[in-house]
Amino acid sequence: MHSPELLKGTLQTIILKVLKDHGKMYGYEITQRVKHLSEGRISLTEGALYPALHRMEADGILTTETVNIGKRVRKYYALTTEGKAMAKSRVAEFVDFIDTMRQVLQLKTS
Amino acid sequence: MHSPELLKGTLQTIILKVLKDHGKMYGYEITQRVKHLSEGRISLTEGALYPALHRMEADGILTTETVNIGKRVRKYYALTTEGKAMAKSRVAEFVDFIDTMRQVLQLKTS
DNA sequence: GTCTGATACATAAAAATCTTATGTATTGAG
DNA sequence: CTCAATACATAAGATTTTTATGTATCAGAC
Repeated sequence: MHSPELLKGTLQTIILKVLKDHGKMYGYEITQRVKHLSEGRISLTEGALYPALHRMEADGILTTETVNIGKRVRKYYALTTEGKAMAKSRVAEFVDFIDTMRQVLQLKTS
Repeated sequence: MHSPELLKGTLQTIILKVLKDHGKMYGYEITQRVKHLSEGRISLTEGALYPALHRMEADGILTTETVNIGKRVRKYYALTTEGKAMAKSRVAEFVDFIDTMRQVLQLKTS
């Protein structure tokens, strides 16, 4: 991503939406999914991702399930009912945000 | 604005674009212009705006001109050559960002 | 067999930016 | 004359992100 500062504030929205669409996922998987969806343009850093996931869990948006794969540990995250509702509203907010910014920056409606 | 955290990282882009389109402007005028363009959805706060303008001036993106209107002081900001180029590239970056986010969030191409 | 890159988690210090609060002062409307 | 709007500014605190570091497993190349 050329301008990482634009990404600020979108991390939660991305996590919510990806989890909503793909169900139960673990942290590393989320980074790969986002990298794939963005065709390499967005690389979530671990230092931002894990604290965000922990915060969301503490806020009741996510639940976790730890699974042992061989000797390796994976922590799966899934949305709670509240989290699913939040995914919906956050995405809607983002769409509104884009529309507003399009007006302010006078971009083509394309 | 419903979700102020989405605005993070877009302040400079907004300032650059508004100044590019409207030429010389003063701080308060920028807040009013943005409020108008966004139909009331974006209210730049002074605590964010003025430090941002000062930073941009220090970075050589803007030049200032202080004008006395009666007993009141107005500080006009204008883009330097560098600033104009930056306005262009930042807006382009934002358009890219929107496209990428649309893919990640799987939004309609509308 | 061992080295490297990918997988997989985590935290902490530092940087950056924004919100909220506060301060000063002018001007116009009622 | 008082209040809302105009006009600037800074500082403390909150929040989030980057950067750096740490631990450990696993697969494939050599």
